[in-house]
Amino acid sequence: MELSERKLKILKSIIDEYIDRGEPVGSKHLMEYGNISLSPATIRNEMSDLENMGYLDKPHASAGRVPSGNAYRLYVEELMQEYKTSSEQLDLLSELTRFKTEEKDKIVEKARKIMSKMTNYASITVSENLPGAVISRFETMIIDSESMLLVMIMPDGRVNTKHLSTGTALDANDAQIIKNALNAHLSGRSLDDVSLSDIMSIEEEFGDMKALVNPILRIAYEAAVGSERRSVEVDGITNLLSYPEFKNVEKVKDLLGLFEQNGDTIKDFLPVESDESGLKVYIGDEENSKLSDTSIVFCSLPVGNRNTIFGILGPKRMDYKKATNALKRLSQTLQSLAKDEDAPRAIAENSGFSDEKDGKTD
Amino acid sequence: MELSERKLKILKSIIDEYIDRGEPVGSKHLMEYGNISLSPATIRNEMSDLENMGYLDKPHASAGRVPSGNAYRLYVEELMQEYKTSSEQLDLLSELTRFKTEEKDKIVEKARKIMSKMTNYASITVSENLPGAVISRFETMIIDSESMLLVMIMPDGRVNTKHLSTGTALDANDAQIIKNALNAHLSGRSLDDVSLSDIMSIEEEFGDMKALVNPILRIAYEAAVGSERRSVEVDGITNLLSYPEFKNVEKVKDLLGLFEQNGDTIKDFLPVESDESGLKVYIGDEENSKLSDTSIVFCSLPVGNRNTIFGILGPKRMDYKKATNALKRLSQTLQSLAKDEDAPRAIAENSGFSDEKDGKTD
DNA sequence: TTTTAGCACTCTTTTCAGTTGAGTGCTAAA
DNA sequence: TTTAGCACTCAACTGAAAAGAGTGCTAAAA
Repeated sequence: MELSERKLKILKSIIDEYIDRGEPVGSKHLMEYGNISLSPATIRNEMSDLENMGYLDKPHASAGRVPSGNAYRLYVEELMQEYKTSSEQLDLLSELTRFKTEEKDKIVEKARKIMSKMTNYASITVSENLPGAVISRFETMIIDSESMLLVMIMPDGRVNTKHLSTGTALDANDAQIIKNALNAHLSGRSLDDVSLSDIMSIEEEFGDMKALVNPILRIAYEAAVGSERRSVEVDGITNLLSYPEFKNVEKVKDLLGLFEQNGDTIKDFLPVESDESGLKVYIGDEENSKLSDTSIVFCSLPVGNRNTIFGILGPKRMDYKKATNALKRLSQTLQSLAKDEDAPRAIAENSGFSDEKDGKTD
Repeated sequence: MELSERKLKILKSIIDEYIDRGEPVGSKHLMEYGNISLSPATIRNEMSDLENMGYLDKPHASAGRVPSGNAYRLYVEELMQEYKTSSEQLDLLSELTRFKTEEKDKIVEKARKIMSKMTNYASITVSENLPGAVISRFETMIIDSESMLLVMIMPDGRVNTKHLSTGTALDANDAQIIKNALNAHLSGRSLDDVSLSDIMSIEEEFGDMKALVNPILRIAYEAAVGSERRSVEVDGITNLLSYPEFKNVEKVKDLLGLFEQNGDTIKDFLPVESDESGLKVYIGDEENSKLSDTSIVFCSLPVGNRNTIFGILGPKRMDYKKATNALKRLSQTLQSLAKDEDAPRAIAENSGFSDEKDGKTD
């Protein structure tokens, strides 16, 4: 059977209505509120066809229809309209721009919070070291007689600092020696192929300073590649609690449970090649009970020396146009921040994106 | 009426049972499982007395009894037994010790996560600048041609770093000038009395460098006292979702809502003088509907140049002995970390605390 | 005087049978 | 091809009845 113009219109109306109200959509309701000028009976016939074609489901015989996974997929890819970015949302994005000059490390965190605020859904970020990231050099700075600051610098100017206490006296000379040793062995190396044993082999160069140098090297290793190889963070769970889909606490628990581990589970649902930057949409899938009623709009971007997946997480009937728009805007903002490092105050909303939608809708 | 030995025993049994099962405790149940060798009728008489004395409540006529706020208070202060720290809990604490040499800034975060894991409740930390905290000095480090690292050092050795991009060329000389200006005006000053206009007045010293120096000064201000004047963080909300008290999503929302603002609301419930270090217990209070079914065990400790409230947050019928024990251990561990800065590997469980319970129970 | 058995009473929770109402599918007429 | 009409389905609601857990009181037992 063909998906006629009329069928598409009806399907889109059903999805819009369902996203809006969260309750199965009936033929009569669609006629009244869905802007379809056909009798309920005709609509019913079309709905029945759409059900047979796999685009609609029926919770039970006397309920209305609910969009299927396929329907959402079609909706996201072809049916949905543009979303007009609101001025509140633009304000949020410009907060991110303002962040530029501050600590780069916090950009991901800030972006995550902005995603939640822009959409009223939850947000997730998954950061991992970029496969090819290279260490540019190390610097040290004496803080006091027993501690120093170790700074690892990446070619893109991103820095990683660790403040470490040695427990033994430390002078500028020691710091210099350590810095030189680290630079001699590690600068130019890729983060991926620095191993702990690698680092420990540096220790051998130090005769009577071994005891001093050992903990420092361990921490240098941490700074370079260590515990934060992958970090998964979630924000805005509160937002989800407002949706009836999550009124059952078990669902929320299941969902949160997915993020508590090292992120392997959630990465399975966010399939991205490290070099592609487009938006993707994961649509809740019955086969994975824990995410069966959850959708995730996500994309992947390099931020500093790490690759980060940004995701917006909502019920399956989430407002996809709002979510995809928000993420697209965010990603543009982040990219322009990364690119125009020398144009300090480029604000997202008027910097001529190649996004043809803006002209029409803003 | 007197609180006889027998009444106390019955009251304690009721509280223990209620904490354990979460359901009103009846006279017959208490006889069978509460280790009371009296007939239900006798127990009923005592319960009736305890109700009149304000220690027990009745949800309705044909339900069992539930402890009142007064009862929990008495329980926490006099009735409850010692809790034996488990080996898993000790392991968690030792993770904190291992953190010592790493970034001090992350100790609070780590401690918060440990509180959740030790108790299976939620945890909260509220950090604020210590009233008297003083800036020791500033340092700068050139990262690349357009960015530098600004480091603020406190007398206790704690550091605060900001990586800032200027958007204009920057050399070691500029960095030196900025550093000197900041040190001349701000070192020795208390964080409290540094104001933005204060900082901006420094700008006047710079003639043609004004434009360069302005954003840097703003960020220096941020680094010193800015946005992080108070930070409120919560962890382990998932844990709470397992308790029937929080099966109603509205309750969870209410609770989370308390932390989303700047923390003023939650600070009202955590009354601590900045210089006292003992444990306190907030016991859910009917008058504050949002916290009516929530208790918080908390204490306040200086960590670096900030004062931090550590709290364990659970249902009103939380396992107070477990929670108070966990927090006590944690606070001891943190204090010993702060004190024995020069004894690198002091592990909590065998370093001779002045806590008489350890001998008996571990 | 204290403890306990017995029993009527209270109030929530569960169960079950109607009843309602939204929505469907099918048929036949427009 | 569209639509009106109608029988049918099924979740959701309603209200009454039954069950169950626990109490308070009284009077007997210890």
